[in-house]
Amino acid sequence: MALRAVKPPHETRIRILDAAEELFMQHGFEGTSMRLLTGKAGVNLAAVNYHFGSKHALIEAVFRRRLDPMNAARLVELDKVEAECAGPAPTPEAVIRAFLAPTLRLIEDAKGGGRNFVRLLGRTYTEPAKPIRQLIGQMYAPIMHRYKTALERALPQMPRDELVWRIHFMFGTLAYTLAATDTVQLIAGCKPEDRYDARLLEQRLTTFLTAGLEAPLKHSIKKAA
Amino acid sequence: MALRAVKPPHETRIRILDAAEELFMQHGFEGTSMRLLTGKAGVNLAAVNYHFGSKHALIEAVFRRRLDPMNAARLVELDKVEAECAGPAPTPEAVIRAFLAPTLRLIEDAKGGGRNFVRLLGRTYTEPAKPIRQLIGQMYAPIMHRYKTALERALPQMPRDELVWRIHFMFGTLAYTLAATDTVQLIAGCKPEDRYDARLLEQRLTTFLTAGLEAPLKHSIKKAA
DNA sequence: CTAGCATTCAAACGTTCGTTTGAATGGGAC
DNA sequence: GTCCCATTCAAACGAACGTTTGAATGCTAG
Repeated sequence: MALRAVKPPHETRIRILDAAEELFMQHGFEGTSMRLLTGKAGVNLAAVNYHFGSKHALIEAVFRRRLDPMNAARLVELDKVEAECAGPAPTPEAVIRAFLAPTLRLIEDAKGGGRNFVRLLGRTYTEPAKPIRQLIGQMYAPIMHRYKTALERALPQMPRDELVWRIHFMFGTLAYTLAATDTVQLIAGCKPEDRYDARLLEQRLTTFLTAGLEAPLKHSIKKAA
Repeated sequence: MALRAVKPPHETRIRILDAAEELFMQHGFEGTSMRLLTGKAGVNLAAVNYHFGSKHALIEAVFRRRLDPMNAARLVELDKVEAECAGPAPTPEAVIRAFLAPTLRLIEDAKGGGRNFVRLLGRTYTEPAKPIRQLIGQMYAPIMHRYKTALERALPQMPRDELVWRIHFMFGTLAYTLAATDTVQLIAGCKPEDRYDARLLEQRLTTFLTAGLEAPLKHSIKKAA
């Protein structure tokens, strides 16, 4: 505190956002009280309502700070992949890597709150509260459409409804992998350092998801009710 | 109400459990107040504390009622598969089907609360509150070990740490598929009746997960840090 | 009919929640 | 110095929370 040269532009806002990111991840939205949050941030209790307006607006701000840049990066990655590809469309694996990369880059941001945010995000996909799910949904809507059409072109022989489900499965695998902390250690003793080696995780996820997305259809599907 | 012949053994308990199953699924644990819960169940506010002791004990009871039979059924299914298989070990697909079957059977239980419970369960895998995750974790521990060894025998060439991760991915896909309600409709207009056709869902999940679990390793994994 | 017991009930308990208030603070413009 | 405005602060607000209490209820056994 001795050598503070310039005053940061919105230090209080940032301290609140950082504390919220960590506490929402640890205890959920309803489980995190404003008193606990402002205490951890080292700011006054009224600061959240002064700077953000309400608790719900703070939640929204927490997501906007990270999610908007992340999804913008996803579009950039997809542009890059589509520009570089040799054939008429990029491979499924290339599209998957483009989708995963921005998220995994956040994981590597250890001292920044990126890792906290990613775990929070994974949890929020299945958040019970409807307004929060709607918020996430509308933030994802634009990239959802682009990646869906990219995968349709990458897998032209795949029926549309089957592809929709496989994208859904892909989302689930990613969300759960980011959110869950205990289950891997439950299945087998797994070193925490290993958990978030982003390179290794990217390779494992890509292999698993590509194989699942490209899996050939069984005939028995057609005889559905 | 006119023709009630015999009095059910613990009607109030059951009404509470059913209401809790639905409301916990809709609003989460902290988002469901005792007043809302007892109101929906049509019982007195004090009934929960009288019959279960506390809100947390009610949560535990909600899971025990369904999860213990479900995981017992998973062991039976695995026994059956291992007894019937021709070779030294069942195929990965057979093991996966044994794992999925009890869950998907619950989904088909429409008028019973099975469908509500399954969605609740999917959400709870990523529940922020630690005691609840521990509860789920200890309920899963016994079947986890059996299925892990079954898959190790089904995929003897797969490195152990890689397999642990793929089981983790498998869990994630299932949990998210059960929990998420909006995302599929976000990706593409998807009829709700189609969502829970358990047969179709089982086929799609099995195809996706089997391909992911059996995916060949890439060499580049070995050069990890 | 009566005594006993499990259950139900309305009311209240103390605590914690998100939010609001109005005064205090402190740095820049004139 | 003096005003101004953004920000911080301690204190309090009413509402909602999980839980407890003690009386009322209704069935069952003797």
